[in-house]
Amino acid sequence: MSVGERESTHGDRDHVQSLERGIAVLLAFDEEHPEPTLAELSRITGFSRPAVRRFLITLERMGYVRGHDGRWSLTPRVLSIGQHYTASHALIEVSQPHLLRLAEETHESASLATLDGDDAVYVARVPVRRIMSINVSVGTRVPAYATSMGRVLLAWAPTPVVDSVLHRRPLRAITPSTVTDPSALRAELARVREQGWAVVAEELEAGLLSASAPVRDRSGQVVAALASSTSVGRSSRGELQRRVVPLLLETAARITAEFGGRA
Amino acid sequence: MSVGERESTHGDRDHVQSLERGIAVLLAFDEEHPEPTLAELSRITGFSRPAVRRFLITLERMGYVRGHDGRWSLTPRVLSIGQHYTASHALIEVSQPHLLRLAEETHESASLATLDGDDAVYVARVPVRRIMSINVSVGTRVPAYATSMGRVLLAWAPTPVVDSVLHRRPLRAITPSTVTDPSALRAELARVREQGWAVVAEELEAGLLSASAPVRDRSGQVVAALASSTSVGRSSRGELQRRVVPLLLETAARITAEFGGRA
DNA sequence: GTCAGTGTGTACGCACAGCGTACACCTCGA
DNA sequence: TCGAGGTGTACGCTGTGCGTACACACTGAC
Repeated sequence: MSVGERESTHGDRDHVQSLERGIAVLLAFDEEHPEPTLAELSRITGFSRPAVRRFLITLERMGYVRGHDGRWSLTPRVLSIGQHYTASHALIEVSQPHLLRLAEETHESASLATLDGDDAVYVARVPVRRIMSINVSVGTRVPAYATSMGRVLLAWAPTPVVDSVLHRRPLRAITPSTVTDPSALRAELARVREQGWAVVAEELEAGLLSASAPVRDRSGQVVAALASSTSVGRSSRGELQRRVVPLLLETAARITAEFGGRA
Repeated sequence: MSVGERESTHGDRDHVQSLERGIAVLLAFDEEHPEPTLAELSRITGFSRPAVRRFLITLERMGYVRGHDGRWSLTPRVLSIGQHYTASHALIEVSQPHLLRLAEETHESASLATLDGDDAVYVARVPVRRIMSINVSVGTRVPAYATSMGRVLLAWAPTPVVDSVLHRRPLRAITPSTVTDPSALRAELARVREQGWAVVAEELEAGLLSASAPVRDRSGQVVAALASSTSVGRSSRGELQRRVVPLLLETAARITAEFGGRA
């Protein structure tokens, strides 16, 4: 036994190298490397070429990857992995029709997000119009501290979670309006908790407006944030507050009721 | 060397057991087992409990899984795996605004799908209304032979692919209207190829109507199918043909032009 | 109280899975 | 013809990953 301190919960013996490496190979496919060659993947991941080849062949047999004259690419089966997350979280399926209705009523994109680490992650979404410069889809991550959904999720999160998000690293001013001061954010979170909803204007991206309300499980714990997003051209902070927030609260309450009932 | 014939392309030596097993553990989470216990996962997968535990700890370290007093669950990070498919296929990002526009013009859900094995897989989607009994999302698979998207994809697919889809197993009549006779389907595919689009009525689900058109890459190969779906209550085969098909063809052409230009 | 049936963690030793090195080959462009 | 890219695969060693076995905690039945 080495003298080194145990950093993590579990010993190194419980780590399965091949699994981690294999997934790393899968994740090496991205925008910059949509159809990499074997050697390219070897360079990206840092694993030997034979090793990468073994992983690729395994993934190919499982249907996640396809090899075509020296180039490899992901198959749509990769998308089915995410389906298992969706399928195992009843809340998401329950929310879908409510998101559709909200989007129809507001003529704006409706989203549901969950907290994961420092980020709010979109887990369901009905897009109506392109509002952000990036293409938002299910799985997209946005920093919690600078979004209405994140604020809602943090407002009711346990203290250690909030602490870690606000203090682990210095918060970056994504736009000139982004609130980055931890104590100012804490005050804002308190306000959100008190009023029961959040509105954030242009803190993630110029021109972007969004409002959010909490969705709870049967025990009353906040498990997700419902949001409606628009742009300064189409709406304003005041109008969001007047027209959208009530709809959000209603919709969130309906989801909460239905989800609490079935969970 | 055994006398047994080599069935697959690659030898067994090139198979990485731990990767396949680890992913199997990840996939063991589903609707029926949203928060399984370690022992439960061991039973589902058939792997020994210590083995499953090692995989879980590895996955937990990677952020895909979370353990909470004896129960395990998937984290939203699982969704990010699918993002790599989306990111590595420029067509999908290119299509998004066109899908939005199509959905707005038709007031119906717009979808983009790709062929994978026997299925059409939704790779991008703008939902407007719940039309199917199942919740359709990105990653959802539907049998190619019984859907307009699948028909389009098969109409321009290489012969061996068509053969395998139509003849590997007897085609099931999903609804009373489903065409299951291979030669009738071949004739239908020829018709689709000739007219340049497909309309399918109530072959996948009663009351479900959909129209589809091909999207091509710069080499002219059909790489995806664009579709608009509605229900018999809101439209008819004739109306689809008259009003929706022209819009589909226009939109598909626009996507093809933009995608061909940038790829 | 005790027993059976859940569940959990972990120690340990063996086997072979997975590793990288090394070599052979192909294709392209200079 | 050479070098620089790519590919596949043989092979032997290492140590990863395997399952068995044991210890323990909690629950409900009787």
